[in-house]
Amino acid sequence: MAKRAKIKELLKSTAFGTEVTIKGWVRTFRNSQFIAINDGSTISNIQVVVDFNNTDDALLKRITTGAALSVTGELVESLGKGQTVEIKAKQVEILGDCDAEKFPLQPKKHSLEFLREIAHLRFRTNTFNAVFKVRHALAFAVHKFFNDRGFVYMHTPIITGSDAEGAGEMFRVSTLELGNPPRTDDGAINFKEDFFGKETNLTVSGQLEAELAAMAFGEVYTFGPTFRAENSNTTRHLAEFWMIEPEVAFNDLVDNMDLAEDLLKYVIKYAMENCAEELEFLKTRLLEEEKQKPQTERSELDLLAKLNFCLDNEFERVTYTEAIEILKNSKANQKKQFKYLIEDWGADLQSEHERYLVEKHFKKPVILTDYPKDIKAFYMRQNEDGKTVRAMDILFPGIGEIVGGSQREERLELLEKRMQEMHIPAEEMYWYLDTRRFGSAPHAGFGLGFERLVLFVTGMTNIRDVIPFPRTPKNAEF
RNA sequence: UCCUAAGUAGCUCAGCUGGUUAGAGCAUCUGACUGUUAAUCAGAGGGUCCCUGGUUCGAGCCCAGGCUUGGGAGCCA
Repeated sequence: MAKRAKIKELLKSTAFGTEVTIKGWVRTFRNSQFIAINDGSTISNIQVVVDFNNTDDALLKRITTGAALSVTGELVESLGKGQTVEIKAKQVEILGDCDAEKFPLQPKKHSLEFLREIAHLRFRTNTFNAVFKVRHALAFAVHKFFNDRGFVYMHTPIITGSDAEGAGEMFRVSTLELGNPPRTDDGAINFKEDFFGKETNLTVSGQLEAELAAMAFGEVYTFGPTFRAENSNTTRHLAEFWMIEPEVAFNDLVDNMDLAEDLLKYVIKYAMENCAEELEFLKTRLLEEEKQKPQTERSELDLLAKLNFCLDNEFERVTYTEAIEILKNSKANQKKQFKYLIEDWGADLQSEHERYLVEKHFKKPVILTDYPKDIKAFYMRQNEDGKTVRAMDILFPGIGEIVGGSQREERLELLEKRMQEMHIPAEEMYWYLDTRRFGSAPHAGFGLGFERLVLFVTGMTNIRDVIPFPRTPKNAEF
């Protein structure tokens, strides 16, 4: 038997008359005659034509949606209309049966909610084939972008002993017996007897460790899983997600913004060039979905137009203070359409405000900078005004914050003072502060939420549909 | 965690003012047909009406509590 050919290649082939073998899964079987087979190499199926008059009835019955097949036959020009190429089957072998009464995927449209419940099977749908191909392309592009620019990929620890990262609630890592942990004399749990001899958690960020490496390699990035034990139930939060965190020595906030904008544009462009077929499918899917919505809620641009628009335009860069002025003077604020009205400088922006800036006012990605220090993390570089820090958030339409970063505070005294004010235990963080003690240098970095990027590029609207097996409150299935 | 909507056949949904045997489309099965594109046509099977309790002569429908899911908010990437 011939070597297995990929359907993706055969669909482009004109080598009519040659014998080929394909292996894949049945999508539909029409008319006891036409099998649509998909092998995952492309979103498209190839049509296999069976001569049902000369094929065993028992075999025909086993060709059901979902069954795994090996087909050998002649590649021919299609007589039918929907395709140019098809395979005239000589031999059909059932590799794995699929009980049609029990298999949940039917040749029809399923809701994303239902598919989420069968996440182990949803890979076999066109939508998820496209989504995870795009996800792969974006991940590859991230590595290519940084590698081409001389960045070093750092693997920062997943298990962390520091609880001072301040980025949210953490998942405890322990081998102690839950019901009967060892205790100290005063009754507290004795973590000295735990596996690591101290309290440990899953990481909420690789940033602090990345900063250490940046102080030697100059340019580093991390790309790994990140964990937040927040009880967040939204379309853009996960308890386990992937984050990209570059950190660059000698960069200031403007360099940082340039890097983030270059990265985003590069990976989007890469996906468009390498996943044209998938994105075209997702564009159509989105248009179909939006037909259900009222006119006013539909997007002005289709998926591809939106991505192109993002590539063709500079991200709008405004300071927090300017943003507050825009919001304060907005019709929405004056007509009291915001749930939270903008009155004073210093308040954190609600998502309705971010959406207004991105979707109504600027109508493109926005980089907000120089936030009040009181609503930002301790490690951000303090501005001369004494009120703001060199922070930057990149806001994307439909997604909200996709990047959060800053120029870091490299001045030891100022950093220590800020840690004291914010009750960060400096002693435990000696290793972090050492970078400021020994050859400190200006540096900057940011965190890019990978799933949020995939959301934006695929046009999907729920983050649970862009990661294979989402972990969210009350759900760790599969 | 808060606000809000929902949970009825494998899937998507309908189910009137509380009233007899809970319906439709698709899927599945059986048969017919055979160049179909989620094939078509005919027929059949398929229900813990989310769970627990309550009100009532009677609950899919009303009430209370719980669970799960969608959407929004907060936290953030």
